[in-house]
Amino acid sequence: MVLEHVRGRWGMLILLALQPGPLRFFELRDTVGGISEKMLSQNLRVLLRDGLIERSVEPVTPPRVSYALAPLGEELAVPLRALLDWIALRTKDVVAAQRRHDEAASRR
Amino acid sequence: MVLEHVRGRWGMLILLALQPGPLRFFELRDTVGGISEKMLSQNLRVLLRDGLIERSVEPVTPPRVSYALAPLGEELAVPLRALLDWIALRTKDVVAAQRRHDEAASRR
DNA sequence: CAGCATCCAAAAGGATACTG
DNA sequence: CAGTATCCTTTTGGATGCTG
Repeated sequence: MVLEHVRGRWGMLILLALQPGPLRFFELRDTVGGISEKMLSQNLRVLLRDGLIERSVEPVTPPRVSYALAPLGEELAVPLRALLDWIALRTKDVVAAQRRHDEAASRR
Repeated sequence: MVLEHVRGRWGMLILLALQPGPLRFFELRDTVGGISEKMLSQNLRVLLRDGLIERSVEPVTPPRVSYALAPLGEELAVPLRALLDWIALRTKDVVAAQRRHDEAASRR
């Protein structure tokens, strides 16, 4: 299912990393941050298969491989971005709620 | 992290199930569909702690427990809904892309 | 009804080493 | 550079049985 692909730990982060423009493999690895090469290539393959991203190779040595959002991926990036923006905006409120919750619990 | 809570297999489905209005435990279980009671109560606890939902108990026997979106959860439900709507709308295109991809692969 | 506890299986993810 | 392959750990989820 599409949701699962985007919902994995890395899928949506990869798509959003590509939103500003195409990136090469190692740039993507560094931009996303904390992702292993295995996970990166594994996720790239499913996103590719889903038609959300595109892969292009310049035939030089060493090969120069770039990934970019496909039209479908650009569309998807919009609601994804909205979600991430909300989280960035509201995380402090959530953390405050967690603290209130934990303090209420420790008083018992 | 907030993203992880919403990104789990069930978090966002629970929030969206509550969007139309409060539900009791078993209603939530049936509305979400396919979730075990363990996973439901586990997820409810983290969403509660995050301040995204609220829990209320009517003191009758047997107890009548309802869950509802908190203000923070109502806010979050908006981008979440947009994401799910996009998926519902575009899944057929993704599936078509997968088929094209798989056929291209099998020709090799 | 609304859960918690336990045990188990499966999937996701990470570290490391290697290749064209 | 752009990956694969292998092995291992962690996380996630499901089934079942029990309780106030």
